[in-house]
Amino acid sequence: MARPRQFDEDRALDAAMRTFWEYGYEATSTQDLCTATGLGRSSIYNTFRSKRELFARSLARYLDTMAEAQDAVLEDASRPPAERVRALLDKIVADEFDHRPHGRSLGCLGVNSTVELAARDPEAARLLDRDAARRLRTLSAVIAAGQRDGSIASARGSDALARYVNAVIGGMRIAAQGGADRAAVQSVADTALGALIS
Amino acid sequence: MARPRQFDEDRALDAAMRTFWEYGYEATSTQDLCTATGLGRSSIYNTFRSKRELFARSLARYLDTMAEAQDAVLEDASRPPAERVRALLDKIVADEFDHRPHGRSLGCLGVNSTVELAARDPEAARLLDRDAARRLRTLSAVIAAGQRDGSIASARGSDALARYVNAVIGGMRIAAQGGADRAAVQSVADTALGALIS
DNA sequence: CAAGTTCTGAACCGATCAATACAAAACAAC
DNA sequence: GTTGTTTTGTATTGATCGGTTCAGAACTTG
Repeated sequence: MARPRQFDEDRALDAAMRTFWEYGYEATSTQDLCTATGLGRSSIYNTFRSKRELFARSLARYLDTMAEAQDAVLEDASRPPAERVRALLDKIVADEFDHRPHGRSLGCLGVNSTVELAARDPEAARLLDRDAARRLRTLSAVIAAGQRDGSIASARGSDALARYVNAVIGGMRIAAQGGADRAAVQSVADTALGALIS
Repeated sequence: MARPRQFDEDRALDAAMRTFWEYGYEATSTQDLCTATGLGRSSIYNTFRSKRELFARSLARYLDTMAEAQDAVLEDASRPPAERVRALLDKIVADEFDHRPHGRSLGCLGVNSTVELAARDPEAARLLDRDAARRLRTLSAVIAAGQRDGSIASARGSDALARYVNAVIGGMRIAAQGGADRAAVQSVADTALGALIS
């Protein structure tokens, strides 16, 4: 029995997330968040309590969305496991080179936040740890399946290979953010996959 | 015919560099820089003109120092080329896990700055581009030598393999910053090297 | 319509931001 | 020692930081 919100909380969260993604945590001011969301300061602080909590929710939302998309690719039963890993790497390339708001890759909010905050913000570190574990779990399972059906030839442990693929993905994102062109990043993906399948 | 500096400019620059390395550009205040260098504000602004220029010089110094160290490893004529690449990757692991000032890896100031600034600071982007080109040049030459002497078996182009190794290095640093343990990061290095030599 | 609750906008908080002004101190050259 | 220049510490600039306060508008409920 009170006045209802005039805005959609999820839409606001999404706008905030994109702002943190583009500028990072420190370089995003509360005024930037007001402008991006279209909300007043009161509405933001009333809803999200602080810049830090708004960031934590933005990051959690991003990681969840991305992990779901990754899982969808990796669990596509219509393809052999090795092809799913290839599709994942190709998706990273597409992510980095499509939809560039200002002609430059924004990279990955997970990677960006690892660099900016993991060492000094325990909650961010916790979210990132959980996300890494989740993605490694899916990746490892798919790679193990690929080793069983022969589409992945490497004899290394599937956990180690999963960490390897995950690290290469991070490296591809850094390369793209550093200005590497699409062919260069794609060739990193191709080379990395070669280590798995042959 | 005037009063000489009471401080060593290089030592001050080094202290500033370490501060930017640990906290990033945005999260480092000019007061932090005064404390770290032991200088007053006047001395800093008199010597380095602005926070931005001090950062640019810090980054340039870091990149130069690191690239020299990398070149030293890669151009060690006493080892076959493939072993030099292995030594480089092992050095990255050692860098990330030795000398951790607060129990966490600081990562690499080059990678950190790519994430934080490459998209929005043209001078930082220029320094990072030049550094990447330099490191890729050395890496590619060593890989090509390894392909000639047979220590590197991959038939891919040496430039593509150099970009690959460079991306893996970036991924290893992100993984370490994200909390991966030493064995995990070392296994990424081993797996990556496997793609080259076999 | 009246009562009760929540939301919203604007003004405002002390703190801190990067950067500057300025005068006194410190030194080199003569 | 005097002159001329630079450095240095302190005080201070206006702007912006993240966050709060508060009054009144807005809306649900009865």
